[in-house]
Amino acid sequence: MPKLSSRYTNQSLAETFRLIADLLEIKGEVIYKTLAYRKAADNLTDLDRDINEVAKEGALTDLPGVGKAIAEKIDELLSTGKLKFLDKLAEEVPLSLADLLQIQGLGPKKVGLFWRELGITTLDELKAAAEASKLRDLPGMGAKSEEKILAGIAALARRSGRKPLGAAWPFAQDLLAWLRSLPGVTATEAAGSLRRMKDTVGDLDILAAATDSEPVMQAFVTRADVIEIIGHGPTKSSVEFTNGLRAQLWVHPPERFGTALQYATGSKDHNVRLRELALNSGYSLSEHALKRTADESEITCATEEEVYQALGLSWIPPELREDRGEVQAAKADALPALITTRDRVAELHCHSNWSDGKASIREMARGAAQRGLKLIVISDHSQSLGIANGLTPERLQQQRAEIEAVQADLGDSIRILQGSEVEIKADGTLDYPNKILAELDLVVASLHTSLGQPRAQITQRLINAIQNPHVDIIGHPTGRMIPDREGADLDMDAVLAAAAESGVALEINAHPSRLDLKDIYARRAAELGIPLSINTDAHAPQHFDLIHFGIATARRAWVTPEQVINCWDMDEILEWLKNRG
DNA sequence: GCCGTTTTCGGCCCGACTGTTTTCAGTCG
Repeated sequence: MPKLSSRYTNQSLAETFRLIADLLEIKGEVIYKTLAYRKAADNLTDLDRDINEVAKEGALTDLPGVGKAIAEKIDELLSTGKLKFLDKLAEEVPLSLADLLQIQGLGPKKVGLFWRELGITTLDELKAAAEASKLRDLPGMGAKSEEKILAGIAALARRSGRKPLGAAWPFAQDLLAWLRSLPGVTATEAAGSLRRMKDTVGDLDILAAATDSEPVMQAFVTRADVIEIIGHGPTKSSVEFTNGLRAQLWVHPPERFGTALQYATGSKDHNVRLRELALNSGYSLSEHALKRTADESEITCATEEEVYQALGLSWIPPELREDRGEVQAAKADALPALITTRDRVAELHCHSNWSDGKASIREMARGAAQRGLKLIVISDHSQSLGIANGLTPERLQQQRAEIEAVQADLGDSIRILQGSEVEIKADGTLDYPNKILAELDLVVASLHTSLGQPRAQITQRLINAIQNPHVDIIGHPTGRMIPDREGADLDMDAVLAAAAESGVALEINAHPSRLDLKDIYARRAAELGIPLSINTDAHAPQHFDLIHFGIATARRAWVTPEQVINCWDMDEILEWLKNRG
């Protein structure tokens, strides 16, 4: 439910438009009108600028999917906090009906039917009606549909929306390995938002290639950890697992795996763009094949490369497939040479057991060296973060001695620097005096507390840190936690402008519960020439392996290795630090 | 409701699966 309060954000506007779309759909409005509202909502979600700023410039209709009607509604919401159109709509269609659409298998037609025929407007009323067998007599309904609705209500209580990528990824890898071991399976691949490495994923989309799909599907739906079979057919099945994750499996013949994978990877918008291009080139593109429109003859593609090549494009990395200019770039042969995990040679933000880490400096340094890193910065918490055993200036001195001892011991295998993750305190000052900051090899400044401060205040607080010449990196800039907490209400335009001017680096924190900066902001930062730093924030050596998620976020931001400090030669990194003072 | 290098009007993806039908509507991705 959207808030009707004084200040609207991109997210709350998007929610409002999604609600409008749901209500219009239940009302029975032409489908393309509801699609237009959803499209506008999606674009607002992905917008890398504050909608309030765009509105001030009078540039709302420049946004994709925003025309005259929606621009007027945005303006009205931003200036009055209300929307007459929505108030009127809510009089016709109860707002609570939108909640019912969350139930798997229940769409606007059925919700509208229950409402008109039985006056059902809430989840509780629907549950009661299903339990009293009152739904089965309605047209198109039966006992089985009633059961499905009750199961859907129970499932809704079990699970809460999208899962963090970090939770879905390991399970998906297990699932893929298991599928690969089945007889007759010649290839498997993750698809959907999982393959595009979005920070959260809905259901897992999994693809397998096999000539005979039936045994693969049978094995899939009868896996020991499946608690519910949602669908089961020869090309597509979907299940829910005991861990609360849901997965959808497509099985296609090997010679059609390329089109199938391309289709299932999405995004929807990317695919629309691609099909458009296909039509202009005399093809229609489906998950089964490319078809020449002239004579309906098929071109099957075993690989994605063949699909893109047939359309005159170079292969587009999945992380870019969001319809953010990648198709045009591929057409012009101007796709960026994206960063990969192999490019990373330094970790500039991690913790030891001197603060809240689980491992000693020696264990951290060894773990880093084993993973091929050349440089590691131990950046434990500063004194005011008591809960994390932050270091006093005295303990900082003692830690310096230990770092030097470990360095002497480990020799050339890895370079160890002393840094600190310094609190940006609620009053906007840093947690150590400048004299101490100057003695550290590297300073990461981060927000951890008072994240709910008003926009102007917290923005200025962060800018103070950005402008301190001793600060080298701003750690996890917005402080968001996936999926529970949105980041601080920062004026990102101001933050990025300040960073561009000061030369400070902004972090892409690789921990899957952070991924902060997120892709759209990281992309803008990179475009502004702001150096990026991708760090795992490791609290134990095995956390260094989480770099994968940070790199993926950078790839979604079109980032190349030159734009990321952690990929530079050691001499370049040391030189950069020296010049920052 | 949005959009436009064939269009300012007429499109906007469509195939798979389920449960209810006895040939199809609704939902999903």
